[in-house]
Amino acid sequence: MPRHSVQATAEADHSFCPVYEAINILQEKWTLHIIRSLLQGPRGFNELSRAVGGCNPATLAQRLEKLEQLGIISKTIHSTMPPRTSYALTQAGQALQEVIEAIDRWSRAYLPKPSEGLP
Amino acid sequence: MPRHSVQATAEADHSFCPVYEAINILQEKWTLHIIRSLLQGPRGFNELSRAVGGCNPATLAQRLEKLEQLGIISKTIHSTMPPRTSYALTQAGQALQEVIEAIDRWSRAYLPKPSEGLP
DNA sequence: AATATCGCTATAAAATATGATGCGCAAGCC
DNA sequence: GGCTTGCGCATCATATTTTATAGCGATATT
Repeated sequence: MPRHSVQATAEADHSFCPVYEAINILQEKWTLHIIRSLLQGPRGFNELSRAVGGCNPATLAQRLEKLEQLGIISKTIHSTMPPRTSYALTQAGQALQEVIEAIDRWSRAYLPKPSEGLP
Repeated sequence: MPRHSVQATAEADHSFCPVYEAINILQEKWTLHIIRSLLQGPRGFNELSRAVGGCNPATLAQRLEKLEQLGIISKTIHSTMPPRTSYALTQAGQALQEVIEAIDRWSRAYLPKPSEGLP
């Protein structure tokens, strides 16, 4: 039996497939950007917002909440009244670095550069 | 002809970052599912639709067109009038297997099981 | 001949993302 | 003291996506 081969039968066999689930999580808009930013260290809300570049607060808040529920990031409140928070990756979140790195390698190898790219 | 451009209207330094681009491509809904299905071999439109599970034809067609433009998949038309087509991964597409495998490993290691999962 | 399948497109509605604005409050500065 | 800035979001109206549903021409199956 191959140790890690991506396997799924052809016809809708999504009874429970971890990969399928994972893809559903990671494909949500901004999620991967958020994780990539947090791989460089914990950040506050607005800081994160600037780092991911262009995500509006509502969406960002929603993503962060969901990722927290999933145990991928953790939220730490440092002070209640001058609201100071920081978001960081949990162990599960850190593990996603492999995914980001795979994307990184792929992008450098196969992504058309803008200079010679599309019309 | 839908021309999709990523918004780089950020204060952040996303001048041109391949990873950022790649994430923007891969995070579109169904894209990773499509690629994962095609990793098992070429498929026709409806076949793919069933394999992906739940993507409607309009979205699927749009994704496929975009992925073709990006050089990730290739479309082969076998006969014009009883329309018979098949979609397959190009070399760039095949290379995404690494990404899928990374997601696969991560999901098995860190994804909460459904028995103890969501409300 | 009736029906099913194939690869898609058209249409409208539903879901989601977005931008703008604003809140309370601490800290910096003048 | 008064003024502004920045923080972490909530709210709301609007843009953008995604979805459901229906359907086409044409062969294949019953």
